[in-house]
Amino acid sequence: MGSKNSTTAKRADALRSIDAIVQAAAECLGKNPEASLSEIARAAGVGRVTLYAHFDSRAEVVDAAMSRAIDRGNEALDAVDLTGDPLLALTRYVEAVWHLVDQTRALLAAAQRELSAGRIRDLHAGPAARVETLVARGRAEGAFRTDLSIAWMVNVLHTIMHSAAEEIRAGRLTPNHAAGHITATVLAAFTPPGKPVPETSGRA
Amino acid sequence: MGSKNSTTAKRADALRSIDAIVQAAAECLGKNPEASLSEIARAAGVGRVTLYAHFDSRAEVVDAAMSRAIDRGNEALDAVDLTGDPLLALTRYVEAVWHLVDQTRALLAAAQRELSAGRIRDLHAGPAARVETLVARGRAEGAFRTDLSIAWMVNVLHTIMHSAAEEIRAGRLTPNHAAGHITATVLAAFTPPGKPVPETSGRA
DNA sequence: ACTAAGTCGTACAGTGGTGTTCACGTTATA
DNA sequence: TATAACGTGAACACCACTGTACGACTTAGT
Repeated sequence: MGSKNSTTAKRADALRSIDAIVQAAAECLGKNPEASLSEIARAAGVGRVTLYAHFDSRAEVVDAAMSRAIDRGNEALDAVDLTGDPLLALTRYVEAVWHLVDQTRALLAAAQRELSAGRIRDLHAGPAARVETLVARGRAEGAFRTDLSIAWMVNVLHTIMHSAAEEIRAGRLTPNHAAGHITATVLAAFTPPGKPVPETSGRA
Repeated sequence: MGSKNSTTAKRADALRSIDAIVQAAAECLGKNPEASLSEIARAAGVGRVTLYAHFDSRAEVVDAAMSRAIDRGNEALDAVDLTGDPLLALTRYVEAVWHLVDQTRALLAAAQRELSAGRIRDLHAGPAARVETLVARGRAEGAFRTDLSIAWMVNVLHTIMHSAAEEIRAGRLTPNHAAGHITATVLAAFTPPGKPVPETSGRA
């Protein structure tokens, strides 16, 4: 699989080209999931043939761009403290991640068209695991409801963030209010039945 | 705009062809948003040229299919009682609509590619209005929170239904549990801060 | 039964993307 | 400085879809 792998080491300018292509792919596909390889090559300041010299197919380019985006996301997530009060931890998570979801939104759309569902799932395994453990801990501590599956709750969280990004793009939500709306909604959705929903306006 | 309109009335077999095409378009685009006009014509049991005799462009076909789906949805919604306790009304709404959202999911994707955003918004105006008035009433009666905009809450409801449909397609949710999960999640998300989340297991 | 409307298959032109080949210029690396 | 790797534009074959044109056949409406 992977790009063109030979036994000899790649030259420095080749690595530079590859990097430019992947970066350009992330940008172009981020704006338009149907962006052609010609567009991407042009945006990377590289000939179209050069692109084909490093990637066998369009799918490989998309895969590389998506992997890169996920890696970036993982780095950003490493800086977030997910310990302590689950409600506050979730708030911090949303604050750090929601606009990151926004940026990779269109890129994900491209990936879903070009890559297999299994591959996409694998790519998301890292970020997904973090949220799952956070949700599981919140449930164990009684802060989150247990009458819904963890998978569903994780899905709800990501779906709400995703939709907030679209609402902003449609002009029905301002970026300033996004994080607040998301946390207010998700924390309420996660509250165990019978318990009062938290007041999110007065959070840390 | 519309399809080919002439001063003379259409013949019966022409109307039959048009209907078959629109129906086939809804089915094909429902499975695959990128379905070609050839596929649609074949599925309709009609020659490709005949399709072009009735529709000037691909966009017109998509528009017709989408309009049809929306009309069907509106009919189904007419049968739903949205009066009385807002919580129960919302539950009834979800029960009636969620799998309808499922069916039109891929069709919507096709429409978003081919039609203008304004056109799509117009098509959804009918269904959207129902939910908005329901949410507004729930807020006025103190059943739903008022610290988030109505537009956001309507968006949350539809987003959750949409995502439930995808979870089913991915095999992570069974159709039996879908409505329950959706209502449990949305009713909690709509609960005013400070008030307890309703127990949805013991509903009507 | 006559006519206009409709349908059909085939064929054609145009478009836009994909992936490959070639010959030639450039650059990294040892 | 030699040389292999790399970058390049131009060209080519291929494919799928769109939209149009034509001639022949079938059907609906009066």
